[in-house]
Formats: sequence, C-alpha cells, structure tokens
Amino acid sequence: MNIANISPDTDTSQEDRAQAIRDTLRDAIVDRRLAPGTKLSEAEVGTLFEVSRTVVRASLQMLAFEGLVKTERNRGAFVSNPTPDEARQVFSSRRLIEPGIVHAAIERLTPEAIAEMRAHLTEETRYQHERGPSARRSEIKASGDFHLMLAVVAGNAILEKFMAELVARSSLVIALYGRSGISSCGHGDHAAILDALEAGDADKAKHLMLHHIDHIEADLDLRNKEGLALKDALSL
Amino acid sequence: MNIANISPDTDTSQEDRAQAIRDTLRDAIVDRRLAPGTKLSEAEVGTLFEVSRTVVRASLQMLAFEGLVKTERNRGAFVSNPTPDEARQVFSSRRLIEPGIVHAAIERLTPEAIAEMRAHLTEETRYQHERGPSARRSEIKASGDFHLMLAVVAGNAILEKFMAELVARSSLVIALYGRSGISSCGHGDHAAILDALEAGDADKAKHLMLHHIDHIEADLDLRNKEGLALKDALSL
DNA sequence: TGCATAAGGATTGTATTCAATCGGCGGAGA
DNA sequence: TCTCCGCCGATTGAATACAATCCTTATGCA
Repeated sequence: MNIANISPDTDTSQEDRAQAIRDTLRDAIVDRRLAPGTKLSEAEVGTLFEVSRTVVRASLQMLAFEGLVKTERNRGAFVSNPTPDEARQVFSSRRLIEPGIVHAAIERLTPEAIAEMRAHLTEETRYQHERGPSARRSEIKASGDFHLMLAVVAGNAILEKFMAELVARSSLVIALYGRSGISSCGHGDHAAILDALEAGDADKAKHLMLHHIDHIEADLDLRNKEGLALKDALSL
Repeated sequence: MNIANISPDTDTSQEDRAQAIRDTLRDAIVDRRLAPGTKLSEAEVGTLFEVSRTVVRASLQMLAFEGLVKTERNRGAFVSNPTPDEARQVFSSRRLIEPGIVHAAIERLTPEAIAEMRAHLTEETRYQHERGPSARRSEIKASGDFHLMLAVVAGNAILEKFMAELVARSSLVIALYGRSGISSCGHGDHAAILDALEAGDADKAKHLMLHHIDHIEADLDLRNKEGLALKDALSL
C-alpha cells in the first residue's frame, strides 16, 4: 500500500498544522487506507502536506503516543503492527472502561444526545447497505464513532481520550486479525445499547456493551501472525 | 519556583535523550519541585540539559500528551494547572480503572510480586517517618509507585500507561488542592489492599481500593482556585 | 495624568543544514 | 560459489538559522 492516496485535507485551521496532519494520518490509519506496517517516511509525508520534516516529526510522535505508529530509532515510523497479545490488551482495556463509560453516560444523557446518536445510527446503517470501499471506510469510522460519542456524553475528557486511543487501536487490530471482512461492529448491537440507555437501564446497557465487545473480539483470529505468515510463505 | 533546581540526571541511556529529559521533568513535576503553572522555557530547559531546543520540544510535547504540561501556541509550555473539574475527572477515571486493575492483578500475583510490593511498602513507611523535603518527595513518589506496581502486575501495558498518566496527574491535583499537606495516600490503605490481594479476596481488595481513592479525593478542596487565590490576595 | 499605539525584545514555530546511523550493493578472497 | 568486508546512498537525529508572534515598555498625544 502506498501512502500517496491520503489527501491533505483543507487547511482550514490555522491553529496547528502538526495536529491537522496527525488527524489526517490517523483517519487514514483507522479506516485502513494505510495498512499496518506501512512506512511513514518523514520526507514523503512532508512533501504530501507541503511542510518540513520538523512538523511531520511532531505529528508522527503524537501518533506514536497513541500507539497507532511505532518508531524505531534511526529506522523511521511505521503504522503499528499490533501483536495478538497487544490486541488482547486492547479489548481487555475496553471491557474494563466501556461499561464505566456507559454508566457515566446514562446519567448525563440528554434528549439531544439521544437524537444525535440515533441520527448517527441511521447513517451507520446506510453505509452498511452501500457498496464500495468508500462506504466500507465510512462504515468503519462510523462504527468507532458510536463508541466515541458515548464517551463524549459521559463527560470525562480523560476517559474520552483513552477511548479514542482504544477505538483507533481496535481498528488496527481488526484490520490485522479480523476474520470476516464484514464489519468491525455488529450494527444491531449499537442500536440495542442505545435502546437500553434511553430506557435508563444501566445494567442492561453495560451488559450489552460487554457482549458487544466480546462479539467483536470473537471475530478475530488471534493466533500469532508470524507463524501464519511463515506458513503462507512456505505454501507458495 | 524556579526550574533551575531540577537536576539533569546521569546520561546513562544513549537511547533517547528526549525521553530521559521527559522522565526527569516528569519526576520533578510529580514530586512537586516544579509547581503547577511554572513556565518551561525551551531555551532554559535546553541549557540545563545541554541539548538543543529541538529535543526539548519533543520532551515537552510528550509531557503535554500525558497532561502534565499545557502548551499555548506562541506562548510556551507550562506545568499543568488542573481545574477542579479536571481534578474530579482524574479521580473519576481512577475509580473506574483501578478496581479493574486490582481484579486483573489478583490473578497474576506471584509470590515475588508480593514480596516486591511488601518491600516497597516498608520503604514507603520509612519515608513517612523521616523528616525533610527530600523524604517528603520520596514519599509522594513511593505512594504513587504503589499504584503503578499494581498496574504492572496486572500485565496490561495499555492500562499501565493510562494509570501512569492518572497517577502523575493525581500528584499535580494533590499539589494544587490538597488540604492536609501530609501525604498523598494514607499508608495504611496500601497495606490493607495488599493484604486483601494476598488473601485472594478480590471483592475486598476492590472495595478497599475504591475507598482509598475516595479517601484521597476527600482530602481535596475542590472549590475553584481562582476565587481562593483572589481572596488570599485581598487579605494581604 | 491616563490611554493608546508603536517599537523593541524575547520566545516560540518552522525550515534548513549538518551529522550519524542503517541497509544494500558490490568486490575481494577463500 | 559462497561469505565476509567495506563503501555508498538514503533516512533519521539533532543543531542552527530564520520567520512569526506576543508581551513589555516607552513615548506621544489628549
């Protein structure tokens, strides 16, 4: 995969170019236009965004912090290639945090928030019924955004940041180990969770969330990739 | 407070100077040699550590990610000055995550780990009985380290990173809002938690941990600081 | 005296330059 | 022919140079 198909989005924000580049790269990573292992050369990225390596380095460092990029000294930055163990840790963390987020969200859930999330769900459904890689990418992003919106509603900026990292890393993991290329999240799960939230049934919502996460993880094939790759190589 | 009293520790690691500087600065922040609000000028830090601003910027960026430093564009980096609301979010996050860490740790608790933590506790106690700012700083650090060791035992690198951030931020919060200058953590709490862990009583350990966190937060005065500072200023 | 404005200095943001390291390629020797 | 060694290109790491921004201060005018 070449990194040339990432688009330097509109430079609307004068605030911080490094942040804008990070966001663009992150989007490209989480919806899999940049495959795990892809090298992110400072010079190449800098040329794409028309900035010097200085600001690119800052962007890559930020992504490294979020775990989406791994940097090796004197070798450069690569889209992360999470091991099965790291993958398990991601989902273990989500199982720990997300029920808590649900719990917090249920007390701060306004009618507006519910409406917004319902609107989001319909959009998500729409993407699921469309075809083509573009719709697929939008679906992946929307699926993660559901969890992020929940974190926003919960009203804790720190947990929100943690969740953003976990959702992004989940996307990477699913890209690597996902068995059915279908979807990162069963859509019905989201709707059921939102229903429980709206009904004010915290226990049910938490329960559904846990099952949802289990469901996602169950779709993964977490046998070690190296052996698999080796076997594939030998069978050629 | 001047930043001149932070010591550039031994440059043993050739691996990454930026990381070493970050660690030194973080230590200085968490044990309060650097007060919240202190400006961290790139040039000044660079001079202290004998590196160029380039690597200092990387360090400060890392600290900004952990929430220990806030950077304002064209103004520079400052040791974070968490608001009462942010403080509440820190402890809310800890209440969510730490019981989970306890839960995970109890299944992976080896006799060696227990011994290590017991040793840590005795050291912690020793600092509590010593006098002087140096012992006080060591006590603060040791107190946080207990929670970090637990996270390490839990065996989830992601949660460990999250906890490191939360513990560090807690230290800042306590520095700002702590009522009794005494201690960041009641020591007895730690011992009780470890006892419950060793006994394999997960529920009790989680319960104790929650109470411990509540206890820490209860010692804070989270009325908005601005008004307080203003009142203090007027009473001069 | 008070305020507004502009100049100056200081500090950060970004680009460029130089140094160090790594990986590959090719040649020499066994 | 295979292996080992050394050179060279490419890429990152770090320092310096330059540009932009902000804050302070001083000065002029009302």
